[in-house]
Amino acid sequence: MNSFKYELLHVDTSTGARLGRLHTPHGVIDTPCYMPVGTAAAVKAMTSRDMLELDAPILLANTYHLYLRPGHELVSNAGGLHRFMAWDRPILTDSGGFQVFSLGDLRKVREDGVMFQSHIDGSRHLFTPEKVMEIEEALGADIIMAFDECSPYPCDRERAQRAMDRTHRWAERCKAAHRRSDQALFGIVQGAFYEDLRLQSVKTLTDMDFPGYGIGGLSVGEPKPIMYQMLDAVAPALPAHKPRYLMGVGSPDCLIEGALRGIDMFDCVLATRVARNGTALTSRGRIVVRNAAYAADLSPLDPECDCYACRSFSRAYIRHMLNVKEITGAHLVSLHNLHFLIQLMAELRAAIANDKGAEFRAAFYDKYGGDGTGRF
RNA sequence: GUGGGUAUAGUUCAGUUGGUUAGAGCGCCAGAUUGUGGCUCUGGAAGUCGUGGGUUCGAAUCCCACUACUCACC
Repeated sequence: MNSFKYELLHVDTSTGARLGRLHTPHGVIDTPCYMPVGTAAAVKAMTSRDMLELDAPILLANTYHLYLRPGHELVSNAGGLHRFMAWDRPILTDSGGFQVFSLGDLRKVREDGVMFQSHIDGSRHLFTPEKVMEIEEALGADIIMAFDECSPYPCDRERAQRAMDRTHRWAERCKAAHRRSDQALFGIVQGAFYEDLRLQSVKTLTDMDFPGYGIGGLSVGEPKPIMYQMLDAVAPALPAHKPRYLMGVGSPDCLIEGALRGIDMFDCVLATRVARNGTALTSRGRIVVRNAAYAADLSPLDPECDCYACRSFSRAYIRHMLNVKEITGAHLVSLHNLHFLIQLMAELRAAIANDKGAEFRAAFYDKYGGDGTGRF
């Protein structure tokens, strides 16, 4: 069976943003969408029930982390990731390419794969495209990512080309090794910050005909305009009838900028990571709830938000929770931030459907602050 | 009441044979965080060294008195 399908419903006449629908074995996802990250089979500080109430359309999990702990075989024996984490909606697993990339000195990239040492106990492991496919099949997500080599920023052309070529060879091997027809395997576009390499990557991967394409190697520390420039080059070159996934992005403004450039899927740890450290994303910009300015502020995190945290609790209460290090503090801000991004995408989809993408962007910056070039 | 001990940042404590601008943890204040090696990381403010006197070129440090706290014994 192959129940994976992407439907392109509408293209915003004002910007080129796409409205779509992604069909998976575990349900339908409206795009563009933000996918919360649950690295170790849980969105940090949240339960699957919370994520359902937030109406998260799909969750991410991570191959590298689940392979090391608790092991993909255990997850498989537990009935697969969906059952293990009690989440019936779609799941996407990242291949571990990025994690291995961020291991730094603990890894050695070779042609057959990546030799690396566990960040937990120093034990040695080899990730090959075939091994990664074995793990991702055992985990059983609806969408799985090919094993790629992410290059850093900045990156000289020769190194970028080498990583990209290897990513292509590995993509081929992932495709050949992939058996489960109920999982969609996405290829990943690389090429660092060279437009011609990016276009070459798109060509090579689309010739292999994947059901969807990740855009990797962005949001690795480069200025936003450079990332947007890459998207402007890559997105139009990708096939219209396949979903595009901008990996690791992002902040509210980046989600909008990406979607208006034709991106359909995003994932990012930012919302939950900053939440745990006391920062809320709101319609009027970021607020560091932890700051003394909110000690006696009885208003909600975001006056325009209707999430559980904003309906029920004041900034003063949430700041207090964070201050005394109650788990509830991290939970409430995470809940709000996730709701904010999920809601933002729902509103953005409505705007795209009405050809008002450009207006939506302007209205967003008007309240949130910034113009898309600075931080957040 | 008698004898001993202690007194240094908001707090718990370092502080060498007396030597230049008295330090640390926690707390406080602020910043960072983009396919999570993160309850993490970076920075900042903050002290009349209990009070008063003395010795000395120089005292948180040595001496005296006082005060507070504390322990033991009456």
